[in-house]
Amino acid sequence: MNTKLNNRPLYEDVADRLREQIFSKQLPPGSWLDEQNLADQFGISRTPMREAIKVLASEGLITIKMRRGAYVTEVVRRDLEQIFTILSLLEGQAAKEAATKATEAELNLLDHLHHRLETAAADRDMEQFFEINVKFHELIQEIAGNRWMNGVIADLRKVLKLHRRDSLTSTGRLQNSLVEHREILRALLQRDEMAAESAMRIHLANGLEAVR
Amino acid sequence: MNTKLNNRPLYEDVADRLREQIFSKQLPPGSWLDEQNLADQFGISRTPMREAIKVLASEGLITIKMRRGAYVTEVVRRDLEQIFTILSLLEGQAAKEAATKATEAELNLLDHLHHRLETAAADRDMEQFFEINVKFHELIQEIAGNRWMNGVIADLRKVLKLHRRDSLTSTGRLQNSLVEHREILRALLQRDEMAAESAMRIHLANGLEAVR
DNA sequence: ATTATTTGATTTGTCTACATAATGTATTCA
DNA sequence: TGAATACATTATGTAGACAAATCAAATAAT
Repeated sequence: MNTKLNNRPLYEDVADRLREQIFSKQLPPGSWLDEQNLADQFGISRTPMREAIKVLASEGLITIKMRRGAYVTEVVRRDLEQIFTILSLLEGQAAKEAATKATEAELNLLDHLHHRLETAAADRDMEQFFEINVKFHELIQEIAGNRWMNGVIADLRKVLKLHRRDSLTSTGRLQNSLVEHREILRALLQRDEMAAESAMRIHLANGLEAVR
Repeated sequence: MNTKLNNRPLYEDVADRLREQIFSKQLPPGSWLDEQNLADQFGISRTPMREAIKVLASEGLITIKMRRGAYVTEVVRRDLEQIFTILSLLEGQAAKEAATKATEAELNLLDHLHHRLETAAADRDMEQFFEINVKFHELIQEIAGNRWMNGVIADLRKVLKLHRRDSLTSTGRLQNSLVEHREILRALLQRDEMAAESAMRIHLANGLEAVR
């Protein structure tokens, strides 16, 4: 029945699948999650479904109302502004720390990633662009090495994806985004803490502008 | 059977009680959580207990290992440093925003709270001191009004409480802490954004110094 | 004597069933 | 005809049982 490759608990797989359905707008913001229905659809019982729902709730993707079930969170502009404020601070700090902590090898990796980003942009390959963009940001965070910070950022980024026009998806911003990335990379390669922090903050501030 | 006039789901109450047991070191860091045993102890079944455990896991208080159960998170110095870094940034931002957003009434409330803090300190009433201290910080966050930020801060503060000598509990720091609070309040009353942010950051940076 | 293997006990992961609360509908009475 | 109350339906919250996996101990083999 299940082709289950269990090195992970079932509810985590279910959480991933649920997340995808939410991001793909198959379950649009505001919609109600029918536990039984979803469980049947996934071929499981309500128990792991409920656990998965709780995981997404803790990430902020879902809002649970007492005795009234779970609903996909609706992200309004106010939320975007608040989340970007946090991301700007945290990712700025990550860039700042990465500037001093990065090994030469890691800087090379960043440089390489950026080149691929330029290529993807030149090719108008949006899918690639978004994917590499995420990796670039994640690598900086990894270099900074603040486990708790990275967790917070990851959660907030997921919430951003609930919004129709999330900043990363905003095509018009591609060129500007690229320029900003160049500046971030430049600062990191020069190990200029302040410039790296500043460039990252500007990058995210512009990201917010793009979505509203 | 149950004397429950519960307008809350059971697992939330259980989560609260579990949290208390963890903070009181009745369940010390690193210890294993026996689901069945705890459920019996609370007079409930394993289902809500498991849900409560998941809640605490999402807060970072508990670490779940696949097929090996749940363990109280062990907070080491590295974690403290990382968490304080985040708190410093976020609470600094909260103070900054509060400086401009606060109404006169709210500033009065802050002033009043601080006076009570001074009194508690003079009386050497530690319990009161800690309680009011928390309220002071929370009020600033409430004034800043960033829902997502407040959630992050609340979670991280909980994790800090896992550590034996958490900064707020460090008695030797009482006088210094008071001085720092005075400076934060002064900046807020003068609606000096930068000074408020700076004072809050310094306050938290010193908090970190105190615990290590 | 030390290492490998197998068996048994314990515990987690999952399922099914029941209890309870909330929502919507129908019936009755004013 | 409209409103209020009782009833039925539906979905969530909780319990308890079953299955699978891990850990520990005892036995076997080298």
